[in-house]
Amino acid sequence: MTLYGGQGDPARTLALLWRAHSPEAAAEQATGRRTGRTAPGPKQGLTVDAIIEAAIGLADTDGMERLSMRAVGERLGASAMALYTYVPSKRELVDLMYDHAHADLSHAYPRDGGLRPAVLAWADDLWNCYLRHPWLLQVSYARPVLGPHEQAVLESLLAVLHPADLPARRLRPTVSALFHLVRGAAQTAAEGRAAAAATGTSDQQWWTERSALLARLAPDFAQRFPHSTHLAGSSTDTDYDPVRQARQALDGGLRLLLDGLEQVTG
Amino acid sequence: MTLYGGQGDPARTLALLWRAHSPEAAAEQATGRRTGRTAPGPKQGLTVDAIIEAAIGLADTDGMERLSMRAVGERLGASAMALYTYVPSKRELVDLMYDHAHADLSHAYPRDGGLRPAVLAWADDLWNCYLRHPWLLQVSYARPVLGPHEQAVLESLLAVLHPADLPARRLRPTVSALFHLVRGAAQTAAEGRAAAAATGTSDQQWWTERSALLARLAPDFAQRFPHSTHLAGSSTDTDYDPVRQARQALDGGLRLLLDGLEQVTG
DNA sequence: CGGATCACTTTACGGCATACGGAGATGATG
DNA sequence: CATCATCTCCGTATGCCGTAAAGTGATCCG
Repeated sequence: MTLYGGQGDPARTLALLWRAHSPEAAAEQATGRRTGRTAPGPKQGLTVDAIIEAAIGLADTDGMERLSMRAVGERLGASAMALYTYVPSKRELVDLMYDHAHADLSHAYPRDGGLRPAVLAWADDLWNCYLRHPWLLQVSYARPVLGPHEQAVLESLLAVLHPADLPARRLRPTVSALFHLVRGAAQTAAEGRAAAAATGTSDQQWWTERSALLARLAPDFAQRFPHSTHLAGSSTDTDYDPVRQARQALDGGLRLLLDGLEQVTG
Repeated sequence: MTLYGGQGDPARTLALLWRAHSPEAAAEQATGRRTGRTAPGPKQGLTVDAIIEAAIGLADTDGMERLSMRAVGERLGASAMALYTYVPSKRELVDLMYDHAHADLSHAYPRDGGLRPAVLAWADDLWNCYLRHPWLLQVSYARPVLGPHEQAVLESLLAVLHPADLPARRLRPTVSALFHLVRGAAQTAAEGRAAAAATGTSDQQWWTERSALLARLAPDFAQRFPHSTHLAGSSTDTDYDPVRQARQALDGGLRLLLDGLEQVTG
């Protein structure tokens, strides 16, 4: 299921998200409204960044469903409650993780050679980020709390599309569609990969077992779903790798979209 | 977050999914391997369908995060544990809900008039289903356990695309892209709608507050993200409705894709 | 030094899915 | 009719979860 982010206190979340990027704000944030004095009490033993990175590491290896405040704390040699000094709640932590993971992107896309290779490079960059951090796809992207790295992904896509000089009413759907395609394909890929890893059976094995089962339970399948049956039958039997399949689907979808776009831009 | 389905016992799940559609299999399923005899013990007070419908009703009104076995049981005047006689676990229940909700689709799309109106009608049908059952978008669609109603959605899209006579290597990405577009747009719409309902503030209010906050925390935003700033500034200030916006993005994306498709089909 | 203030821990609460065992209903069998 | 196996459903318990509340001890200011 999708975990919804961006629902904590927006001021606090935004402050944390943009914290490192405007130094005086960060200092102000760290010390509250006291300025020039050091606070009593023990020094902080953790940092927000350490927490974010521990949480991301945990999600990368164990998956989002294993991400708990206790587990993150343990990874840092602290209790679950220790994190609450740094982060208002788990929701905000997920928002911070989400933004931070997008720092992986290179933002280096070919500038000459036209729209197509640049858009493909952007999509590939994002695709790789999603496959590295598949839990990103479990955090809804419709959330409007935007952090700097997330924003940078959009910005670099807009930079790539800029030469096409699309009006806003064209640009907006194009951007949305590109994000949806990459996310959807990456989700299919990540999930197929995870399923294979979880069950231990090979993809081919899994499919043949599944279809044998289905054939027994729904003997009229081929009559009820002739087109689906035909499509399934026409697969390149050599390639059951879900990641490669999803990637082919992505490339094909992008190609269609870019074909359509070129028709608009002339 | 996305809730992953399709991870229970596949045989059991598939049997439940296809149960109603092959009567003798359903009977066999109900009585185990005993045939022709009635079982001792009290009669069952519930049905799988009643449970599925109660669960869907709950998810529709209260959202996926409020869906619990206890709550579903309560809605049926039973305990949480009573459900486990009918359904192996919550995961399977979600799979069943997912499939059942897709029974909403009409599958009636214009047959004459070419590809475009038919594809748009299909997309509209699915979009409406998602907005009626927004929790569907929290269940990953990359799951490979397919039920009859889910399958019918794919089948009717394939029927719509059939006249174009695309080879499989073209058809597959097209189908994926169409699903991704509709799902992505619907998710944006549903989430925007939910956020507005949850916070109580109007969409416009929300946006102005958010951007004021952002302007304070990241005063260099416009310099760092010129394209994003420009795009945000060029919005039709009259229309903050997230559902309508997402729908416009969907229509634009579909248009691009169909333009690209027409180039292929000639 | 005394007290305020902080980071962090321990404990606790209510909620979750669900394993387990018991209670009672029902039909088949003697 | 009595017995018994079998079934549904419930009560309880276990071990998770997020996080509230209260306790502990370090640290700095006066």
